[in-house]
Amino acid sequence: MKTRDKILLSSLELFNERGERNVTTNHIAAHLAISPGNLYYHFRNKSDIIYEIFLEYEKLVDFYLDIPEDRAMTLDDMAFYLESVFDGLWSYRFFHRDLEYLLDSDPRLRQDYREFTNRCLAAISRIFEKLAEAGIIEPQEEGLRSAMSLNVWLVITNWMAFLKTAHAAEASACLTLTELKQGIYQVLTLEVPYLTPAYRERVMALREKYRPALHGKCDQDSEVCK
Amino acid sequence: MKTRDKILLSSLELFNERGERNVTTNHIAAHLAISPGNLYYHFRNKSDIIYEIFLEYEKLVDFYLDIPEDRAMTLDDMAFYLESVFDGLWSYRFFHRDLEYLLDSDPRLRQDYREFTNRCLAAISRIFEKLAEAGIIEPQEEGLRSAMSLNVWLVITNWMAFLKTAHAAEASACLTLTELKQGIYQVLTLEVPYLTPAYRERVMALREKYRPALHGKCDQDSEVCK
DNA sequence: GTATTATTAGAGTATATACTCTAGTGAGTC
DNA sequence: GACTCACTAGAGTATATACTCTAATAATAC
Repeated sequence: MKTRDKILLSSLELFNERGERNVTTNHIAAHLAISPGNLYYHFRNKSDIIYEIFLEYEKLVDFYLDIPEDRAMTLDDMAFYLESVFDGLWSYRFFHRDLEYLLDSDPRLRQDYREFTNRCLAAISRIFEKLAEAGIIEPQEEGLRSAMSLNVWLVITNWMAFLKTAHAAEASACLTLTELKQGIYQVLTLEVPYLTPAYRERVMALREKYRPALHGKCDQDSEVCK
Repeated sequence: MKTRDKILLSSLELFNERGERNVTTNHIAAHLAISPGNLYYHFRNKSDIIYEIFLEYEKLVDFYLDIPEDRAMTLDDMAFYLESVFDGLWSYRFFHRDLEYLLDSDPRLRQDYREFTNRCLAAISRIFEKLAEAGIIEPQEEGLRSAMSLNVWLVITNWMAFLKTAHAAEASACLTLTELKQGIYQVLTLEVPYLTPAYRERVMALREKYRPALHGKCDQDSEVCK
């Protein structure tokens, strides 16, 4: 594997684990057992590393949210979108944590992220539209649909932050993909009042699968705990 | 005014304006034209300053969310809660921006914030309950109500972050209280499907008052722009 | 082989950051 | 006037951070 790619990979790993703010270029170099000079041969600065990681993230989500227009949407499709988006969120979870700071320090990133957000919002809105066409939810007028989509976006992108702040553990690193996916429960909660009688029970059953457990926050299930 | 209070006030101002991450204790001292030594006479460290500011914030919100149990809830009450909460969010807007980092660096803050969150969630849930009692929204079972409350909390606490990242301007400082209060539109969107026929129109009218304008993001209306 | 280019090490630098230490000052008390 | 004590100035420190520079080595092209 090329040094350049190793830097990207290690950076992502360290950022996710400790937060971008707590990871310096020297840390990244040390973690890879290469010199800082070497790192700066491949990247002009820390922002460049972050920007490239964002491009990967963007590509991944854009790929997930590519909605086929040649057929109707199914419940399985919806479940797949939700699962995929939360998987992406998990893999690049450092990103939303320091988002504001990152956007302030890199105009390219600000611009790109803005467009990315708009694409995602459009995709969510389109999903709602197709869910209505498929008779899964009641159809809504455009204004309500876009406000709902924005709420879905807010819940999705900030569920992780909520979990971390709600955790009692001193280190917020202790989090599992399973817990993260309880965000799906929250997203489906938004849909509940709009479900058609025909699909109501099936969606409620799907939602139930993601219901947060009452106990056992941080157990052997974890992938990040240490 | 006492130096100690001036430090708290200036810190809050600078944090709100530039973000906690971009404000050092030296900046604060310089801004007040006092020596760093003086600042450290009054506060052991930066975390202590932040913690005290949080205590003020907490007190403010707890005061706002004190729900009178001796009478029914009105629409005006609900509007007041929303306005108040967003006012508080505005006055201490630096806080949610770097929340995760702040909680990671101060266990007291983590613990207190956790309890604060739970009180807020309980208050939101209680508001829903009383809205149902007053016939403004349809009553819901406890499980749905608490999931809804959590969504409301997510939308409220992260609306600001969304606005900042959606802004095209390079500095995310450019934001107005008016824009922030469009978050109320988003929160009321969550209630829309639960409204009773009796109140539907009145709530929709209230909601309309906060509808985001399509144009003119950053104009003379602004209090932070510079 | 030789020339060129890509890659790497590692010491070094300028700046910043949180915080400390010492030496006071000035207002009140006896 | 001596004493106390809350308060303040300002120089100073240890460490960190992002990043640079030079020189060397490995890979590739001709």
